[in-house]
Amino acid sequence: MSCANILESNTAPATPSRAAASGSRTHKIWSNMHDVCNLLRIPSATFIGDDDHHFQHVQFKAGQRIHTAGQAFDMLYVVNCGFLKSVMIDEFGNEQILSFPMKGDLFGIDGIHTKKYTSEAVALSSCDIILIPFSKFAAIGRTNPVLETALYGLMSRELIREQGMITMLGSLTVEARVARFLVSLSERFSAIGYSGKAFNLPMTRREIGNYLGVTLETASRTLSAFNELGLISVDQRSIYIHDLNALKTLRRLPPSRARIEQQEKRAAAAAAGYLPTQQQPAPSTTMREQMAVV
Amino acid sequence: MSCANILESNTAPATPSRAAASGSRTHKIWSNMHDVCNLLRIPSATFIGDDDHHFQHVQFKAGQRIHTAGQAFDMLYVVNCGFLKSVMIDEFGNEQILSFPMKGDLFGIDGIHTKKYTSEAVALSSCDIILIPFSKFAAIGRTNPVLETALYGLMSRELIREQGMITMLGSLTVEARVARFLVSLSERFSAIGYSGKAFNLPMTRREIGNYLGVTLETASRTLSAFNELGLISVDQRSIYIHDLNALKTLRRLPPSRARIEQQEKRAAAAAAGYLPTQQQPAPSTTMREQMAVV
DNA sequence: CGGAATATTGAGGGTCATCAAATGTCGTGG
DNA sequence: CCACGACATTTGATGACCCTCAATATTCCG
Repeated sequence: MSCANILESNTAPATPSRAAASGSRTHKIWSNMHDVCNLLRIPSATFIGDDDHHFQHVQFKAGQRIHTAGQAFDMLYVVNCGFLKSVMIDEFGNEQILSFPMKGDLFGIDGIHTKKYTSEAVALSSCDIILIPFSKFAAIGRTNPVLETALYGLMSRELIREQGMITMLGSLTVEARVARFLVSLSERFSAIGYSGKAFNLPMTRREIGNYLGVTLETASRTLSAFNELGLISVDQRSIYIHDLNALKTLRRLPPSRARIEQQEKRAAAAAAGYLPTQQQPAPSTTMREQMAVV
Repeated sequence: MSCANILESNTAPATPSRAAASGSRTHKIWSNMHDVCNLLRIPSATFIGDDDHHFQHVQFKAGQRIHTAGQAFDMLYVVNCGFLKSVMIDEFGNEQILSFPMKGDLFGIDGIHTKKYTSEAVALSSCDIILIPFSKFAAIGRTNPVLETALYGLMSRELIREQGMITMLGSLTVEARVARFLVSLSERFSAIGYSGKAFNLPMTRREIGNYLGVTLETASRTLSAFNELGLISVDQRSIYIHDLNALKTLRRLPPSRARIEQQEKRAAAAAAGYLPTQQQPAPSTTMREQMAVV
C-alpha cells in the first residue's frame, strides 16, 4: 500500500498485487497509529482515544540524507518503503555503516541521548519515510503500558541487533560474515513480502565491505567464491540463493590451498576432455549466464 | 560509600576517604531513588512522592553470574561497585565480550525485547549490584517526563556505545583498538574517582583480546609494543599511562619493518658501547622495575 | 555516446592467527 | 611453609588471510 511510486523496489515481489491505485502516482501522506504499529510489528490492538495521532510521510530520492550526524534531534523515523544506510563517522573521519534500514525498521534512536543524532541516514533508493516526533513517541507510551513496553522493546531489539553485529565482527571469519549478511537480507526480504531467494542488493560492494569490516575487493571475492561453490548465483547486484542452509551454517570455506587444488583438478579434468559429473559441487555459472540460457 | 568491603578495588583511589564506616564489614542493603539516579548520572532533583522507591543490593564474588543467556528477564542492574563482563554467545558457541560494566553502569537492557536475557553477565571481582525491577523502571518513567526521557536516554546511550564499538571493530587497526581501550578505561576510572593514570586491569589478556576482536597473544604483544614505545608501562595487570594524548590520536604504529630497524639500531648502538641518549623514545622499563627503583 | 562509478580479478606484501615454549602468579593442600 | 598444579602472560616462528595497488570490464546516467 502506498508505495506504487517506488519502482526499483526489488525483483519478484512475492505478492504481485499490482498496487491498489495502479496508474496513480499519488502516495499516502499520513498514517495513523494502527498503520505505524503494524509496520513496526508491535501490538496495535488496545489503545485509547484511537485516532488522534497522525504521522506524516516524506519522500527521499537515492543519495539524499534523512538526517546528518550532529543535527538536532527531534524525530524518529520508520521506513515505509525503500532502502537506506545508517552511517557513523568517528573522530578520525572513518565511516562505518551500522545498518541497512528497510520497510518496518525504526531509526534515529541514537539521537535521544544527547539530543543530537550521532549517525547519519542516507537513502540508497527512493524511500517513503514516516516521521515520528519523539515527544509523541513518549506520549504514546504513557497512554498504555502495553505500548510503553513495546517501545522500550523496540530500543532493546535494536540493542540486541547491534550486539549481534559486534559478535559478528569480533568472532566470525570473513566468509561467515558475508554468508550471514546474505542470510539476514534473505530473511528480511521474506518478512516484508519479497522473495528471499532472488533479490537485488540495494548497496554497493564498497558498502557491503564497509558494513562487514572488510574491503570492497574482499567482499567481491567472497561473493565470487560462494558463486564458484554453487551456494549462490551472483551477477552485479542480483543475487540468487541456491543453498540457504549452507550459508546459515558456514563458518569458514575450505582452506584456500584445498580450494586451489580442487580448481586445478577441475581444470586438469576439463583439459583432459571430460567432466567429473559427480564431484563438481555446482555449476560455476553466473546468474547472467543462467538467464541467457533461459 | 558502602563499598568498604570490596578490597581489591583498584590502585590509588583519588579520594582516599577511608570508607565512612571504616572497620565495618556491613554494606548498604537498600538504595533510594536519589542514590540510584546519582549513580546513573541522571537528574534526580524533581520527582514526586520522593521516597516510596527502594532498591535492593546484592553481592557477587568473582566468577559468579548475575544472569545467564536465556534466563527469564525481570530485572535491570546497576553496578554500585566492582567489575563485570557482559558476554554474548552466538549460535556457533562463539563468545563475544560486549562490555565491562563498572560503577554507575546499567546492564540487563537486552532482556526487555524478548523477555529473556540474550547475554550473560559475570563478575570479574567482588561486586555490589543494585536490582531494578523492570516494572518499577517503567513506572518511574510515568511519574515524571524528565525522568522518562532520561530512561530512554540511558538506552540510547548504550546504543551509541555499541555503535562506537562496531565502528572500532570495523575500521580501526589493532593498535588503535588497544589504545582506545586503554583511553576508555582511563576515562571511566577517572569518572568514578580512581586514578586515570595508574590502575589495574580487571580482566585477563584473553578477555581484552576477545573484547577487541583479536587473540590474547596479539593483545599482549600490542601492550608490550606500547610499553617499548614508552606510551605506557605495563606489568601483568598493572598499567601506568605515560602519554594519554598519544594513545588518543594513535591510528597505527610505525610499520613493523621500521620498528625492527629502530630496535636493531638501538641494539647496535648498545653493542657499540654507548647510548644515543637522545633518540631513545623512552625507557623500556616495566612498571615493576620502576617500582623497584622507587 | 562518453565519462564516472561500479565490479571483477590478479599479484605481492604486511598483519595477525596459530602453534609452541618458557616464565610468572596464585590458590590449595600436604 | 613449601610444593604443586592450574592458569595467566610473554615471546618466538611460521604461514594463511586479507589489504593494497593495479588493470580491465561492465553498468549507469547525463
